[in-house]
Amino acid sequence: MPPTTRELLIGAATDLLDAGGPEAVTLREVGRRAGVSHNAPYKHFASKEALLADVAARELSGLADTVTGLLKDERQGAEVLREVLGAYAAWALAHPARFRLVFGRWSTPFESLAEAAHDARVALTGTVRKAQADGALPEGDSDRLTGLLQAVVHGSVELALDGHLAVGGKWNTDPDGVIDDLLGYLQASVRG
Amino acid sequence: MPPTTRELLIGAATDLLDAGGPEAVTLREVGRRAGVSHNAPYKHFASKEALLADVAARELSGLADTVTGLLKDERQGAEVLREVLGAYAAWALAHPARFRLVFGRWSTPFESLAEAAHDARVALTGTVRKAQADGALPEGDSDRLTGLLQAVVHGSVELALDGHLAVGGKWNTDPDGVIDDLLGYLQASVRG
DNA sequence: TCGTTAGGTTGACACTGACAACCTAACGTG
DNA sequence: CACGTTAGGTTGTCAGTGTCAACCTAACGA
Repeated sequence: MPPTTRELLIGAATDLLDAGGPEAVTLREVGRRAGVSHNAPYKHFASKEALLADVAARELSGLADTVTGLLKDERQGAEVLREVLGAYAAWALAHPARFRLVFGRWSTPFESLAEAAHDARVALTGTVRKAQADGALPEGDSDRLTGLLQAVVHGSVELALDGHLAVGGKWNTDPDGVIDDLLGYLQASVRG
Repeated sequence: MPPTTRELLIGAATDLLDAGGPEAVTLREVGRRAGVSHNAPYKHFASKEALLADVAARELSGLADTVTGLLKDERQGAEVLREVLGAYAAWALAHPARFRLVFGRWSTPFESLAEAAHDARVALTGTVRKAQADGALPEGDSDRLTGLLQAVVHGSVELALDGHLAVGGKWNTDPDGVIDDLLGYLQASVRG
């Protein structure tokens, strides 16, 4: 089955986003790359933002799938958690523009994006619960704890993308280091 | 002394940013509000981005001043640290667009912005060192630890602005809660 | 006295997101 | 089978944008 025009449009938008950031994504260039006219995108998306929302949703559900897959592993909770958080950070660092798009400012709630965000959240909370059950994380409200962990990954990535957070740089650490440090402190507080 | 045109332009840009986000800031409207023509901004700034960089720099050095002021307090390190991190989060939550502008994507390094970022970083590290000296934080590389703390504040604010992080919401916590939790875990790992 | 210049103006340009009107091939149904 | 409906495409147009170019003018230092 050849790709639908809609898929071609989403793909072209993603390529442009990766290559030149959000301001490089113009509906006209997206149409050109998909081999259609400058107005064809409006037959598939209500606005430029709606197209970008679908790009973001596709990206986020890919991440959710990755996490869900890792969660089914037989390994220890601590190990899986470390890998999940690392995968989150690695994805964001590999695709900065996509990451910033997903967590950027939306003028309106988009259903597809909200759905993907929900899936990702469920998978992440599941990972945290498993780690708690294995004694790798402190007990207590797993939602709160997940919030803390996501905040740390999210923030460290953002700072790294700004150039603030890099080994040998200003803070002499990077997202992986920050994650390791946090997990270490959390484990120490379990034992203490 | 009446405000210079340059100051009027920066003020108008800040107002527009607060009111309608980054896409609401147009050089033409900025000029209009400052009482000058649509091209006058180019006599003061090389580009739209350069104007925004000055807005961001002004904002960030305000934050750095606040932190530096708090740092001179006579109070305990733990208390000062908590207040500094809280002030960071409160500023970001009160002015989401400014926060995202400051830590957004810049196509070029801007000197004024880099300077302000340096000041803020120095002040933040000083706060962490003071708290370490008072035994409120684990010992060790204070730069790394500062990175972790800034990441957590930064990330929790970003998630909160997305609507993901709110009391009663999905993670059932907010930036203040996340900060409190982290500081609690860190203190527990000191004692342990 | 008179170049220089800082700070302002108007006018233009290409490009953007969005809208309107139109075309056409495919399809379900009487 | 004829035929309204519609999904998916087209071209043309519009106001608004950032930016460049040319021009003006008042203040100032030599």
